[in-house]
Amino acid sequence: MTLRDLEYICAVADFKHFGKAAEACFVSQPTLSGQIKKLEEQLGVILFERSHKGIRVTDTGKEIITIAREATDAARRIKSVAAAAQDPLAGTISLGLIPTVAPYLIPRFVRNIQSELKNLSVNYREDITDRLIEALISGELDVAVLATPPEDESLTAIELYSEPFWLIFPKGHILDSSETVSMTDVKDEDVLLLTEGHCFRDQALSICRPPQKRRRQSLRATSLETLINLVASGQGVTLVPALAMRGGWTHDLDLSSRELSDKGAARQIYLTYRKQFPRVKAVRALADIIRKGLPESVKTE
DNA sequence: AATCGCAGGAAATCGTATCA
DNA sequence: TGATACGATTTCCTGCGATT
Repeated sequence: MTLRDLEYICAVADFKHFGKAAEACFVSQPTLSGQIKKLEEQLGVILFERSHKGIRVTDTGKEIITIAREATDAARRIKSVAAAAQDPLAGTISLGLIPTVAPYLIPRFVRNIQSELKNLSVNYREDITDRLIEALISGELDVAVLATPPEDESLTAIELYSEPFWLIFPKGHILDSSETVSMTDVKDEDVLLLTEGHCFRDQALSICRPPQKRRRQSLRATSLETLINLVASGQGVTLVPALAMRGGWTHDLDLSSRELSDKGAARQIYLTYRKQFPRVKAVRALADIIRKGLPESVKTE
């Protein structure tokens, strides 16, 4: 049994047609047919039921093909790792980002990656912190932009930037008359927050006073955009990290904003990766490119 | 260098469906 | 019912790499 045999059976399972599977594997149909027959004899099981109506994968075949796909995927990853070892700045990197960072940060560096790291291709995934950390540990992801420092001992991180929190409130609100605003100035308004699971919710809660924490348990927003629109419709006030701030909001939706003066009203953003990840050079290059695209409203030191 | 094993291709063959 | 088309299998041969 060879890796090539496994590719053949995966192709037949995909195409349900020996001729098309052979074409996809760049061999003649008799070659593919012969190799599959030999594999079936070696294993002592029938993988495919051939009939005039077409090809059907047997139950045992389905189990074996599932494992074959894992094996061929693993082989591809091995090749990718080997290629990356020869040139750390080439190949593919899987990058995860949390939802309160992804839409605001990606547009700031994606073009620079294309122009400065021409041989590096980046796969993006947006998800909440816990799932990104799981994916990092399992090897599903190579690096992740997170707003919490690495706790798992297998992970390490590069500090990217720190971003202050801004308070968003309706234009004409009493806070509009103040140059500086702190959470103690938020008296009776509901502080609208993201649903549980979003780290920004916990970070925002950490600077809220107890009465503010108790309100609005029924609201379940999963994006900053939703919170902003709720503020615009008079449902309360909300907090937004600096990178997510953009001029259009305040103008188009009749909102005002102030950077919070509270101590601790900011968060550190990290580029987190596995300690054993062999392509640290690529991670550092990625961190440099991300920092280059940042606005002055966030701090890189 | 000789030998062996194996993958792969070409051609022949087989089985079945379709159609006149 | 025979001709034809299509897809899979079998047989035979070649080339290549590993081993001795």
